[in-house]
Amino acid sequence: MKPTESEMEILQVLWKQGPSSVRTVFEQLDKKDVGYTTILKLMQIMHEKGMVDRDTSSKTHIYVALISKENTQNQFLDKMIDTVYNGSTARLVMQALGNERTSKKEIEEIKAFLKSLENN
Amino acid sequence: MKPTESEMEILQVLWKQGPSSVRTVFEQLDKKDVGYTTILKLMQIMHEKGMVDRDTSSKTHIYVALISKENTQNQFLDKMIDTVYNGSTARLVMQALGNERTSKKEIEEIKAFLKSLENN
DNA sequence: CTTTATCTACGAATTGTTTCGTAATCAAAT
DNA sequence: ATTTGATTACGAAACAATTCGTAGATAAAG
Repeated sequence: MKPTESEMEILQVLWKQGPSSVRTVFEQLDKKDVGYTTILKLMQIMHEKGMVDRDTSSKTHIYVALISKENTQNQFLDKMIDTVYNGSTARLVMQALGNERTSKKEIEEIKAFLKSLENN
Repeated sequence: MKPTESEMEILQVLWKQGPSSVRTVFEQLDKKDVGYTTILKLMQIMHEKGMVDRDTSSKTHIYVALISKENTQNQFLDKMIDTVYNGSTARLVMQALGNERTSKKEIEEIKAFLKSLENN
């Protein structure tokens, strides 16, 4: 089950912060152009879908991500490689590296990673 | 303006084949679980949105992509890096490379690409 | 105890996407 | 000319995602 765009933004906060109230998720989201109850509703829907669990023992419910960051990211990645890059991982990677956004430091990280791949 | 999932599938065909009729796009799409008029309608909407142009001089209209493959892919990539990878290109790339899907040949391509980046 | 603030629940409106049925048009074949 | 087949146009239904208003519950502050 693939999270929607908005759900993904909420998951990012939950993954980074750990268990959180709706309020703190709302505050982390710079997406302040939407109301509090919108985020609340979204998180309730995510609960219905089984993406998050929640502790309702106190008035303020605490939500926690049930799906893993790695799995979810991979899911998006695979879909993207298929529908946007026609199945070619290499093309995606090279276009990502061609981006101006990628710093020297990141390039070095990637090279190191490739070396470590070789050694296995 | 970001193409939807279905629009992306159609664009893939137009990019690969060049100018095409609705019929040939429909046939290329293994997405045969939807009807012909569905694809027709989607392509008409894409025309309204300005994603494609069309030649209506003969009965069978010929559609051509107006947005470039590179730009569109980059758009998706940027969005993905932001919403799924919290802005880190390196993490996306490393996860992509960690995939089993990536062949030795592709890895070599990427190494070569990194070298060519260095020389500029 | 009463007021105030915060929270949840829930329904409903809105918006966007996908789907297809039907009618009209056109061209080719009979 | 008439039929047949392929095409476009168009409206509308079905579905999904997003948004928010309002009501009711609960806790904290006065």
